[in-house]
Amino acid sequence: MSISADVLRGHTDTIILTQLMRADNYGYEINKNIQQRTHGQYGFKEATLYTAFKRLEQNGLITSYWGADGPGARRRYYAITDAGRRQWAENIREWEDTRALLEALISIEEET
Amino acid sequence: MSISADVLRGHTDTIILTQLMRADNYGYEINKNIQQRTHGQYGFKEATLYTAFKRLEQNGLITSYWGADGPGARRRYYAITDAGRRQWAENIREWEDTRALLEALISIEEET
DNA sequence: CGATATACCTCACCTGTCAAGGTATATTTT
DNA sequence: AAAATATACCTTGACAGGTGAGGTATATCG
Repeated sequence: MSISADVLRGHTDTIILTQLMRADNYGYEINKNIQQRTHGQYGFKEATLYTAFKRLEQNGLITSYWGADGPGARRRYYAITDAGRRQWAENIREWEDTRALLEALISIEEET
Repeated sequence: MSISADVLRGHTDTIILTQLMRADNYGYEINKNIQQRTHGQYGFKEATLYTAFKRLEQNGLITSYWGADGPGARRRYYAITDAGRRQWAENIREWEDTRALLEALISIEEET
């Protein structure tokens, strides 16, 4: 992964919630989707991923259940809750604000 | 400050380097500039700011010297080094990549 | 049967943020 | 002149998120 995760820190939860907005899914598959979306440029470390699931569930933003086995081991599926959807929307809004701020702060243009 | 610093974490150094690209400056003034640029929406906590200066200096990206006193206490001025300029440019490039990645990851559009 | 892919989980460590506290000087107000 | 305020810098301890390293278990493929 060429992108330093430090800069994506703080967006982990939003990225996972985004995946779950589409449909319930399990960790391994979610991470593969992310890798596909970024053409292999980014993916979560396993520890990061499962830590995030735990945090999100404790905060009531997702729920989990054991799903049907696939070709590998058992899968724990995650579903986004209403609170999760609300949090996602707020995170997106905050990201837009933050992005504008950041671009103002790392631009070398003169302020008027 | 309405913006959570967690989301800007990892950009602190770049923000400071950006300020020093214009001219040498000291901590208190740098932070005031940042607050002005963001219309009071963002500013570093002092501990964060001085921790960052220390880190940047240890990494050879800035140097420091005691400057002429102003209306208040003594001021420690910081100057960006060549290595700092190079790092700044790389951080900007990385930010552009990261931003594109992030927007792909928090968008609910279908991937093609 | 061994290798590989799938799938989940935990712990210890590191780094960056920040509340809280401290020091010192210059100006303004009372 | 004393008190309050603004300027200016610094450190420490606690906390949160990311991650390397390690572990467990199942199914498939050669």
